[in-house]
Amino acid sequence: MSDRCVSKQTLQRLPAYLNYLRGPGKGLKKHVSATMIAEALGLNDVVVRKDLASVSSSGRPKVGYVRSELIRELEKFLGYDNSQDAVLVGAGKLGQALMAYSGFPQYGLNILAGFDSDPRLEGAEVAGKKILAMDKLPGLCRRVGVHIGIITVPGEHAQAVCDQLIDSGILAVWNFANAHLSVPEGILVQNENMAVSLALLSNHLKEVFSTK
Amino acid sequence: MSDRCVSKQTLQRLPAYLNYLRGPGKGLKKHVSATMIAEALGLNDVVVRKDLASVSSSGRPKVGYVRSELIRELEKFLGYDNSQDAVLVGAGKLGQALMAYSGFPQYGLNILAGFDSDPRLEGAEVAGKKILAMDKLPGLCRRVGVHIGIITVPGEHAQAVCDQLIDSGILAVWNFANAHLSVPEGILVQNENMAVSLALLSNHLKEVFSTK
DNA sequence: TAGATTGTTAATCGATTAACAATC
DNA sequence: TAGATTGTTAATCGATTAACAATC
Repeated sequence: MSDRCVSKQTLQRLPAYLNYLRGPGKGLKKHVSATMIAEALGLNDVVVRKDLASVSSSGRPKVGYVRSELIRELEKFLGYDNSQDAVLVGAGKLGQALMAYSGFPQYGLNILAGFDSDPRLEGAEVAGKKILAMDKLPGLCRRVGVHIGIITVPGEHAQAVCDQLIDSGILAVWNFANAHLSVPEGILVQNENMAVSLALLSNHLKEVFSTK
Repeated sequence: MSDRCVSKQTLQRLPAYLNYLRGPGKGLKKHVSATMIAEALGLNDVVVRKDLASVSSSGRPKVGYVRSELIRELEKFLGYDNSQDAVLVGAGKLGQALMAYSGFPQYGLNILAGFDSDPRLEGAEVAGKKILAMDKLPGLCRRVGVHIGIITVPGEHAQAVCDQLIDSGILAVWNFANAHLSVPEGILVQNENMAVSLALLSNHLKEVFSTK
């Protein structure tokens, strides 16, 4: 494997490049240059070039990259090409919205089923996906070999759910709950933390108004 | 104002501190130390101390911080204490889930109304909030003085919606669409980008399995 | 050949960490 | 006084940027 160890910053920018490359077909030239991408996304061109170098080796001086080739390389690197199974715990409004979201398959995520402790939800279906009782969780995860768990329960239950997921063999947790999760070494917690985003928004407004 | 210019990294950690401080009431001592927080959250204690120093001046050697005081200072700094109005564009599944989410008020966000171009949604209500036609957007924003816009439309429409929001006086955009948004100087775009999160999750799993 | 573009090596910048002084 | 803790100043580390060499 040549594609190991990319910095987190780089990894966060790669999806934006892919997005741009896939983007509006107008002016679909066969080749793209790092400079073009950088300009469109408001980044430094050397950053883009360096990022792309860690993903692709198809860039050629004077020519640039072949768009379609670069797209494929990015998709492969980001794991969008082979789907990963996931389970979701907490089938409330947000959970159901995620279960129904049709965009995940194209990012290589396949939510197998939802789980909820509320017996009234048991057996219900969202977008063709079953909502199951919590006691079914370990069995399914083990059997199918699921490694991604999505947490959309209220904050106060998040840690308990997280522990159950890890007991069931989950290696990466996507946490939508507003709680800090403690996990053993080797488990990744990716926080989709609304509170952080809101803090950044609010801080921006504060700055805008304080300099006026 | 003493509380200007905190680094982005710091700003992203502050909500986690607040969360921890508010957290499970067990062992609610009156005082907390930076070391305690750092340990609980898996951070370096100097980082925590430095972050807190930029928000609070109530830390006392040997004693630490008064928990309740620190909570109030963090809430104030993060703008969670005085609510900001927001509009949401794109009242699909995700949009409705956000409109219905009851946790936002405690983070100082108040979604006034949803907007959608689909006439069938016009007039509908979600959690007591109206869904309105797009042509009502500028009027409402101007009249009430809304500065935050939330975008939950499909990626291909995101830029057009973003432009409309900015025309309506929006200064900060919370973007859930999978699209890069170009905005004029002085406007903040905060991306809640699922694609980025998924890339990080997938990369983690790749690393786990490649080192085995 | 000349120009555009890639990719690499060195310089700069900012954030984190380490060491230490101040203080209750 | 001694110990714990804050907060500051200096050292380290990593990422970004700048300069340049390689190449089609």
